[in-house]
Amino acid sequence: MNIHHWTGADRRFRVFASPASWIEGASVAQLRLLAGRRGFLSAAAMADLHPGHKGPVGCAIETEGVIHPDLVGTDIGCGMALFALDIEQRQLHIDKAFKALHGLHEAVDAGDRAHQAAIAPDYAPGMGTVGGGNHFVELQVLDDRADEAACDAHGLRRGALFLLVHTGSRSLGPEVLERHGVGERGLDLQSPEGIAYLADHDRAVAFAAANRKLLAETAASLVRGNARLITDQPHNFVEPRPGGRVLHRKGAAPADRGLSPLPGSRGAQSHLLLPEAGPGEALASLPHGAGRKRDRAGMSDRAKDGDRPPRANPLGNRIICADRRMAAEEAPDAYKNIARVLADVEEAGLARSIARFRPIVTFKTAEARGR
DNA sequence: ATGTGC
Repeated sequence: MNIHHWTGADRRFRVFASPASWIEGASVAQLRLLAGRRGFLSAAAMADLHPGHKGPVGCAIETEGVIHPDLVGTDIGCGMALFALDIEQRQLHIDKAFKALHGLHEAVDAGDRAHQAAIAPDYAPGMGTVGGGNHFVELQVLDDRADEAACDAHGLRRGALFLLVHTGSRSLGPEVLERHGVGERGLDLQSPEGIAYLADHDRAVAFAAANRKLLAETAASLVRGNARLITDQPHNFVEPRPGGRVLHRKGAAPADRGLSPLPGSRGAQSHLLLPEAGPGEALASLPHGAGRKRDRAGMSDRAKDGDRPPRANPLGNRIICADRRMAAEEAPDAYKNIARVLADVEEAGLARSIARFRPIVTFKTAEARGR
């Protein structure tokens, strides 16, 4: 099988992608630069690998006792949470749901603050907001059950509605990174600085998960339903591992915490992954989505030049995105083919899909801001 | 990514 490329003779970098997957050269170059980081042991990149601001996105990086906050980045705790609704697709009035979801942020503001405080004791500005970039709240329907028994075990019924929430710690993550320094030297895991970063980091991770929960519960109420958590997996975080090691995940979901959503939002289906044992070189990690194939600036320029005619979404879902620049930057064709990413995951034995979901309504922002 | 930069 011609997958699992090593990118160096020293075998400290492995890309879990087949030749059929588009991997930008710049992202592999960023990956290899990680070798110069203090304490670097190895890195595992997934098929959604793409270049990022400070380093590659779509990879896991293990060090010998050194935390690199700048590799985790600003959106500490960003992740994907999947919730089942107690509503069937045939019971849904799509036009009503589309209209109601426009008021998601207002509904959070109007919500019961005591309830919010119970969900998120560390209430902070930004709680209950989706944010920008590739963040979203998406109403989906389960349209294929690849593993009937696994779906039954988790109460995942065909034709039932779900909410997939992608957001993070909002202003808290950037604040934590700023407070603890962004130098490339990193922090020693056992040092007071390392311990202090981890404590603030863990709060941001918890805040982000609470944010996803609050958004899902509010969105559920807007469509007259209740949300039940299926799984919540962060993909920007760091964790101590046995033997004094430190595992960073930058746009990579954990493969050792149960079911993991693989989003293909807006123009593509999403999947629910059941992790498999997989090779140790994968650093217990999975892709966190399709991954960008075009950067944001390029997408924005194309839209301004007017050479990209608006395209209907292949799956016909409705999108709430009043910010035109965001809509251009996050257009479905800015992303890789999710089916190809899934194929790489399954061929490498990292995980398999147990269910597939089709988008119905995607909420990004109801506020017009972009050019 | 960011209670959004030049």
